[in-house]
Amino acid sequence: MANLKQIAAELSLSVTTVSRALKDGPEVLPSTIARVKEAAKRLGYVPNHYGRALKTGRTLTLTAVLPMETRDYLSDLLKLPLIEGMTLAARQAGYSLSIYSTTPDDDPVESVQRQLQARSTDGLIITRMVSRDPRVKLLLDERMPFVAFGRTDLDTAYPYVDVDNEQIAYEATRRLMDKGSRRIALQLLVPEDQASAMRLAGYGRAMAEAGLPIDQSLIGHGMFTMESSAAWFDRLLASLDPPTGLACANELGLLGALHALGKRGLEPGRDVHIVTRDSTRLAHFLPAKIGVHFVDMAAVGRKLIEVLEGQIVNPATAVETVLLQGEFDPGE
Amino acid sequence: MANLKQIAAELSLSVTTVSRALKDGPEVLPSTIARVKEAAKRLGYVPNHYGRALKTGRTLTLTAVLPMETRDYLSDLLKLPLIEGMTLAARQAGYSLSIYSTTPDDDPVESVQRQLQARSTDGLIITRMVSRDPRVKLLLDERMPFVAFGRTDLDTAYPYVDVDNEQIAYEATRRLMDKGSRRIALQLLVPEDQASAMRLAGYGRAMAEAGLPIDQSLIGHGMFTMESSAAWFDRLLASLDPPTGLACANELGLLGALHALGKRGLEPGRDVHIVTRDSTRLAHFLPAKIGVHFVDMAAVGRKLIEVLEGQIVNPATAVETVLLQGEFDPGE
DNA sequence: CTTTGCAATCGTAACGTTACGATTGCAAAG
DNA sequence: CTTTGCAATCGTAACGTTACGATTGCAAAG
Repeated sequence: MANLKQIAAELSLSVTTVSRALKDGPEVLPSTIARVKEAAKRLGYVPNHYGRALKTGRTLTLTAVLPMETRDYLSDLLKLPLIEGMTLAARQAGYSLSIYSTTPDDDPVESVQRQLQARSTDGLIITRMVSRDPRVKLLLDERMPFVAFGRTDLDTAYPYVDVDNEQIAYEATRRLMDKGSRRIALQLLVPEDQASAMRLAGYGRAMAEAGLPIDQSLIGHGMFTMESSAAWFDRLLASLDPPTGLACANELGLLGALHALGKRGLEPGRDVHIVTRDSTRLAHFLPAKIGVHFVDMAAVGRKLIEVLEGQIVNPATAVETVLLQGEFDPGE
Repeated sequence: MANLKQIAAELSLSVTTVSRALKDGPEVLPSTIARVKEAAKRLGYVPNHYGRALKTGRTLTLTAVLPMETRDYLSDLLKLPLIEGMTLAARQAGYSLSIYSTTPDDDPVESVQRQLQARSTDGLIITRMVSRDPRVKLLLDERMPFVAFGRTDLDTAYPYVDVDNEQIAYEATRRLMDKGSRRIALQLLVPEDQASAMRLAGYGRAMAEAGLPIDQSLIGHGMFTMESSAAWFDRLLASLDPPTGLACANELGLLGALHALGKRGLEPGRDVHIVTRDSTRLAHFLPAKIGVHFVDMAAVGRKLIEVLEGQIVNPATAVETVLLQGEFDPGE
């Protein structure tokens, strides 16, 4: 493994000149730059991350803090395209991406503090934003570049990428009304989660516009797994005044609901109208008439890296925020 | 951010003694160790990864080289529990996990070479093993600790974790025969992939035992997406002598096949018997009678880290290999 | 012939850590 | 009183890199 010293010795130059030549320093004679680069290539020189990071403080590493649902069989499928988008974009931008997984037992603020103390990343990606998320102030105060997947209700501006959950839930509810549904059930994920709050707001807006009352018993929280979703929807179907429409939170929630319907011999599109969010194109392949809001999570991942890189390269720049729309397919 | 120097100044000790005290060096007076640790805690000392790595060569980072299917909508779902298992186990073992994503355009050997040159990881996890996989020799020669997810046909021993694909495919085929199927279709993923070769071998063994001929037209390669799987199975169903049994490669392949069946008004468990592999418990929730081999990919991820850590801590130790079984649920 | 200015290159120190050998100070042995 | 041995602590150098200021050498200006 060649280092700067070896290249310098090879060419009878100083380490300094070699270092500068490799980054096309204007003080170095062009012919010297060429000689250095040739020797570097010949000797298989690859810069040492750790020496560089120690000296400059830049680590060329980004870290995504991601919650993993260890308690359940499978967490939200959208994390896979999200990770794909992030890792590929990070690599393309010259960074490596480290994944810091957190369990439900971990305190989110503490996880961020740990990252700040370790000082081994150039920027953080945080997810699962909650109301008045304390991580935002912490990261801004410490001047650690970051980007959030999701928004929070704070006065301070901060960089984020988000999906327009309010609009998607609004549209979903409207579509279900168009099919004739009046009693519309709504699936939500983490209740404290900002995304759930936005979904609830969009649902509420559509219901209010139509002059329909909101029945709290039709709103399901914590639909993380197929099991919980199936059990919840089964309970609703068994009630005296069952729902005729359902807006699902994601693929797993959809599968759970379909399971509950199937058990009762009911059919989506006939007995209950369904609209779902989807990030895997899975809903298209189910043998059922379902409206689908496709949300491109790989694009979200790429955007997150793009915004984060902007923050790192130019921290003084205006805070960049991106809001992504869903793409609706009525499903026949 | 406190460093060793600041702790040393605080206590009027040398940096060396502080460094040793923090790792309970036997040369340091126990009372000094206590004082140092107290000061470290009080000043919020967190060791600097980069200084440490530069000096010792140990980076406390593991890298998983994972192929991402950028061309298609969604790659294999099993990667999500795999990533969950790996990241959580790595964190528990005191390592950070970096994900190096590769696209179908990347040369797998080159990806490994890049990791070797960068010297910024303590160990590598490689996947998608191919026949006579050249990466194994490369990594052994360079003495880079690694673990493979999957086996390859080489004389040299090397550390791996694998799922017993041969046995799972064998059992799947046998189960389908038990239901009365004679013409059994088999879904495979990457043809060059060792996992596909093993599945084919298990299928072949079951067919041979039953004295049944192998019809190459019933063997489908490259069933990565629901689309390709649906199109392939639809073609088979349209043929003169359609299959009466199907062994699916994974959840997506299953969904594609169900889609093809649904379009023709056929029913799984009645017209065609299906057994699938599953790593997400998704198959259990489909409204269809399907036999399911559950493969715990989170456990695979944890095992990979465990074996890799063993290689790093003691490279001289006997090569550790693990073979995980599937867990069958006949689905009624 | 000296001075100035500049292009090109060099040397040193430092980022934070640890390996290695050296030093200190004191009790026990002679 | 000196020597030996040892526990505890220290100092220096080095990992690979880059920032910063210094030096070299030469052409142009005076």
